[in-house]
Amino acid sequence: MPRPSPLPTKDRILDAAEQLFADSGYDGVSLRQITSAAGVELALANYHFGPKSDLFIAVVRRRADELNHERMALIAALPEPPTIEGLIDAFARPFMEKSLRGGTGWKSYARLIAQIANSPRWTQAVMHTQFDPVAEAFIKGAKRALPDADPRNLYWGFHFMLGAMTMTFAETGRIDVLSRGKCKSGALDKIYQRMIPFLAAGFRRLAEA
Amino acid sequence: MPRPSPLPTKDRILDAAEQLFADSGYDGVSLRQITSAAGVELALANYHFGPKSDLFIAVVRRRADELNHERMALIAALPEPPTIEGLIDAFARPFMEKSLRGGTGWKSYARLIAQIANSPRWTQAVMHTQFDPVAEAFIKGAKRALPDADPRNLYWGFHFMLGAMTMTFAETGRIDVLSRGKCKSGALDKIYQRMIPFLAAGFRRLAEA
DNA sequence: GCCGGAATTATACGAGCGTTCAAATTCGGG
DNA sequence: CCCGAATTTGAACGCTCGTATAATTCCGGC
Repeated sequence: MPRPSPLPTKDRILDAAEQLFADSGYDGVSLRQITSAAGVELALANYHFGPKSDLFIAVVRRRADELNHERMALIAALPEPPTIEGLIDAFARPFMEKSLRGGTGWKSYARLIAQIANSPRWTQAVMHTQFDPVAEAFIKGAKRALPDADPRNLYWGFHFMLGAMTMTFAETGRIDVLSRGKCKSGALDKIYQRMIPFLAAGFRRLAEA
Repeated sequence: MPRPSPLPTKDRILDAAEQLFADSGYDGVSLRQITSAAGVELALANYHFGPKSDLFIAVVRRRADELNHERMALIAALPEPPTIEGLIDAFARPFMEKSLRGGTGWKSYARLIAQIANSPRWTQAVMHTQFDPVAEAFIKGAKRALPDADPRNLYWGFHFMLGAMTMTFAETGRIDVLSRGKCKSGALDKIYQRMIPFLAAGFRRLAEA
């Protein structure tokens, strides 16, 4: 039998699980589908990751660590005080770059995050434990960028930004159909140029109130 | 045996399905859970709605019809030309009012829509068929409110708005924890006052570019 | 070159799944 | 009052699920 696996078993399972979870959701995918797509035996999923829920969390954690590190570095490198545009860019750019140039794995990851962020079921176990530290760094930066704003408005601004970003990176294709092809979900760099000013203007408006 | 059912069987199934689908997603809920929560026999789900996927679509359609009707009426009642604030308000207010005063069913519906809108799986079968007509009415209004804007930017603005709105109405509670209680997801009317200016400022900024 | 732990294979278990259907029941109109 | 249609019941079908486990293979260190 040939050896078609350049990657270790754990990574092949994670890759297959990532894509399938992103396409069909946690309950819409079976361990048999995952291990079959990864080209390994069913029992190996349990052996390497334990129960299904732990595999799901492992899928999220893998790229979250990398993403958080880059976001933190960019936020830390901002001038003092930062502009709100620069802060939003520091938060959003790593995801945009990886989605555009990081391969299909990051595309799947973006769709996965969009589902998780909008589902109360995973908010606690995944969003809070994986992404809250960076979120707090963003809020601290926003307080320096817009020192006159009511801090509560910065939390809400962050929330609106997260909703717009997750849906954008998920690339559901809805706008493509709605605009009859005039807008393309996959042109993330073009969309990005519009998203940053859109969100920055929103933050500035909240800071006035 | 007492008769604890003031509602017809179909409505009891739809209500139970709505809440369970919203909490756990399409594949995370079984017809047995749904009929059990509704207090009816398993086979009645198939009898009244056909296969599970049709029941899911029926759940979405029920409130979508009511929502679309109200949104269309508010958009049609706007002055000519409308302001972008008024247009966003016409689009968002019906959902906000119903979520705030329409009972737990509308809260479940909001969480359900957030999942659907962010999942490519349902974008075609549900979002396009149920919500595209209102979306097109919004775009047409936006062209009159911001006649100098590149139409493509209005599509993207609509997309960013949808992301922020769906996540807000889903009330995942993430911001509550992140802000250590300073922000409350359930205070939709307070959030609404911030969301409309935030989004309107974003649209205006896109219209300048 | 063999020994021991890690990794992989093959198989099985009990439970729950969506769907179907015949029989029983309910109920409104002639 | 009763008949036929609509609704409800209860049971069963074939299938897939997550998990567990014993047996087997792989592989680096002595």
